[in-house]
Amino acid sequence: MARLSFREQVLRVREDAIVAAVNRLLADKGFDLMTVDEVAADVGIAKASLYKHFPSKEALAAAAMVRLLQRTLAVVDEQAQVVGAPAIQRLQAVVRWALEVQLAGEMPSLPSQNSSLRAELMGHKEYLDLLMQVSEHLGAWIVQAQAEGDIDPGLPAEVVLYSVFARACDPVPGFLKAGGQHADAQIVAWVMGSFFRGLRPAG
Amino acid sequence: MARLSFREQVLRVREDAIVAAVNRLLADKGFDLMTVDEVAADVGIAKASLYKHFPSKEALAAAAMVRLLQRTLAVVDEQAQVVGAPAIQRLQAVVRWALEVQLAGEMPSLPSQNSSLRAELMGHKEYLDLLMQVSEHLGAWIVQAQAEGDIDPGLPAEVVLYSVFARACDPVPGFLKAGGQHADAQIVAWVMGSFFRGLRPAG
DNA sequence: GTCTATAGCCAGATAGAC
DNA sequence: GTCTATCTGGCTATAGAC
Repeated sequence: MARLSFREQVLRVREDAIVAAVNRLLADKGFDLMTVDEVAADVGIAKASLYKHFPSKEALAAAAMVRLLQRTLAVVDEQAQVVGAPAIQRLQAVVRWALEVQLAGEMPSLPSQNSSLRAELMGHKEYLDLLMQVSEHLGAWIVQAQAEGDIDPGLPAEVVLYSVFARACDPVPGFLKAGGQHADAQIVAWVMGSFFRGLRPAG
Repeated sequence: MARLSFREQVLRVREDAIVAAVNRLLADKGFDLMTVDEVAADVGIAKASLYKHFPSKEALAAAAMVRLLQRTLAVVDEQAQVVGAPAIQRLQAVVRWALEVQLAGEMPSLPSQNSSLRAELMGHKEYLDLLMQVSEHLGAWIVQAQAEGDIDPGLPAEVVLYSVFARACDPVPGFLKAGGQHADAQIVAWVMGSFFRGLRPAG
């Protein structure tokens, strides 16, 4: 990693602040309801300045997703270095982390339908690359957990992988939290418990 | 039910057509990307005419949700009349139906975040009434299934109820269908299997 | 790179004739 | 109740000075 000049560091810090604000707003209101004006106001700079850093609203969202995947990959790497743990335990750690991020209101949510956004993401090399890396790690653990008897081998790994990703946008934790009756840890325990029990071999 | 005049019948048919179009578009693109112009074009009337039937875009969406809940309640009532079936079986039938509707591309999806829409729904008596009726039926079956040993009694009924509702907007079936590798019936079987296995008592 | 000011557009909602 | 034509507001994006 090359040393960065002072100028570049300032730039980097500002862009981090922008992406953090976008992440927060995406988690809060979603892509369509998030306005670029809000992002600018949140960061404390003019809207036109934002457009010097990112060429479009879609690019802002893509940057937030890249940041999320980077954080995810860090968690995955951390789990990969735990020695001697069964694969199911590594998977559980990642899902637990995702649920905690979601309950903390820091999980950016994108509409699965917006086409301009999909186009941007599908053309975003870094995003696709990170998504692939995460998928490959998780996929390997899923196959391993099937071999170890913790996940039903009759379930295609693809189905399990999609289900794992889907935990990141599961509306159930949010509903339960909104009810205000239960502690976050309890909610996480319920969701994790029923999810992983559902993946178990039948019988 | 009073006889309707011819005029009223025509009105009713037209409004049914409008709500059906809204349902289709909501399933296809979601609330934010659906435009009132599209709805009008789809029905084949002018946009201004739409506004004679429904006062706002939010009201259109609410009408579609009411229609969905009416269909749901019909399925629930049908299951309620099956004699001698365990409660878990009735729940499974309802979830199966919801998954099939979703795979057929007929499940309207609303953003859980849009505040103007939430306000409209929370003020919509018929919507709330239907939602309550469906919830009460399902809630009773959940408690019964717990007593019958098919659902973990340690799981609050509320958690189970939310999880059931969440199956209606589960992204996993859609992803699997988009992959094109699997038949709808197979997808439904996988999702149903892992979901209900996850609710089972541990051990 | 930052700002103020504004262009351009699109979508929800309405006016008013018939 | 239906239409055509239009209004209105808000949002993305940009121009141009500093």
